Amino acid sequence: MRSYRQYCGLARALDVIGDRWTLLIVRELLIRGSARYSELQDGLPGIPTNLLADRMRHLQRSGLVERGRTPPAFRLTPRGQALESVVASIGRWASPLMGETHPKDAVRDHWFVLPMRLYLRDDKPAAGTAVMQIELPDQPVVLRTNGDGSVGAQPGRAANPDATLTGTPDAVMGVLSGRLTLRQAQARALRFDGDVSVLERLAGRA
Amino acid sequence: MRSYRQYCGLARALDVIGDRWTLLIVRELLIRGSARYSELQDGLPGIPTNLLADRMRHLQRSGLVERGRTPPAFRLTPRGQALESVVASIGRWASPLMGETHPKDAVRDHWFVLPMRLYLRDDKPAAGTAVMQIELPDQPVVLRTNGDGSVGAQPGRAANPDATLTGTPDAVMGVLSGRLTLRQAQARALRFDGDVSVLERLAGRA
DNA sequence: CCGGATCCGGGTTGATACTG
DNA sequence: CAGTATCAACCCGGATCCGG
Repeated sequence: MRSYRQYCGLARALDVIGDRWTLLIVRELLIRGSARYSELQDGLPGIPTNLLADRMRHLQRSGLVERGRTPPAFRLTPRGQALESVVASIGRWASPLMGETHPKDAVRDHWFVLPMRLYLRDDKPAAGTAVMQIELPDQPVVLRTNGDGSVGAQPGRAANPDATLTGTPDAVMGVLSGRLTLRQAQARALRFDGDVSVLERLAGRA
Repeated sequence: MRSYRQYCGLARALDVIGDRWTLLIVRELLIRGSARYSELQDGLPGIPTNLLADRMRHLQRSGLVERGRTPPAFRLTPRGQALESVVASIGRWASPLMGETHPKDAVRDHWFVLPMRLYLRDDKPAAGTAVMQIELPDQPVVLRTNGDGSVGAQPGRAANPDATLTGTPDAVMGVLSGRLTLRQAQARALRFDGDVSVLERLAGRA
């Protein structure tokens, strides 16, 4: 992208992250922590491979991304990680746009990790760490209380979760957000196993 | 812009605000409250007139902007106003990028209104409203304590300010941010008139 | 002067094919 | 697996033109 050449923070930021696809690549790395080229392609349906290569070069030159060897995976630098608050802010603004699901839109289960981080809260931060396993059709996700009232979410599987939630993204997000009761969601093929108090601790008001 | 066609908040937001120039237009309206077409052009050096017209149509169709008659000025809808937190978040991320001033970059005095809103804090919210007039070379700005610890900033002139700060953007921002002492800034042709306690109340730690 | 519309060259993007 | 190469379509930038 051409620079705006304006002495203005917003304009200078957009010189770095304003290119098409760039912030979506940051999203993928925020969710996954580390990702290989082919994983990025899978998480960015529609991106032309030449653009992905261009953007990764640009993000490295800009100091937002670094690449590891063995395995050859990309990950965010601290400067890139700092974009989490920007992505969260945009995500919050976007929530009214998520009401209707357009049938031609692509979906990836791991995309729901960011809304989980953004909207879930831990009601009992002093009660010790709680771990919930989420089993979406194509992607397991681990929720873990951070002890400060926030809830961590990342792709993967935990060893001994206190509870497990299995179902479609819609049913799982419905229960976690409080839009659906557990009973309503179970009517939509959602399954819950384990300690119900952990679910009550995390889900509800949102 | 083409839609990403992804069921993801970030992607849907970028479908609306991800086009080149769009967020900078929002910046102009956040600063000015209301602006005519030619004022937008002045605040967006380098924008082609056809793109500005395109973007304004798009912003209106998307419900972020509405236009008044008599005078024919644009202003943000509540939905557009809600982008202030997004712009603030990006601005905060961008602050490390503002260290060096590139000689070819355009500058407009009113652009400094957003960093003022973002970084200034009122040390004595209970002490009643304080008003400071800022006289930048090309643009007067009014600072006003909001009573909740935040400080409002907008282009314009106040009737009876408690204090007046006159100088270049660099000197004014230096004093307000605490990067320069009043004495150091006065050596850079900054002038201060009025109640010094008001300056101390707003400036300092940032 | 204000508020655009029109036109055109060049750069960016999107889609696909190909390669070490 | 991790890209490069190619090319058409589209978007952007710069200039000019136009109606009130």
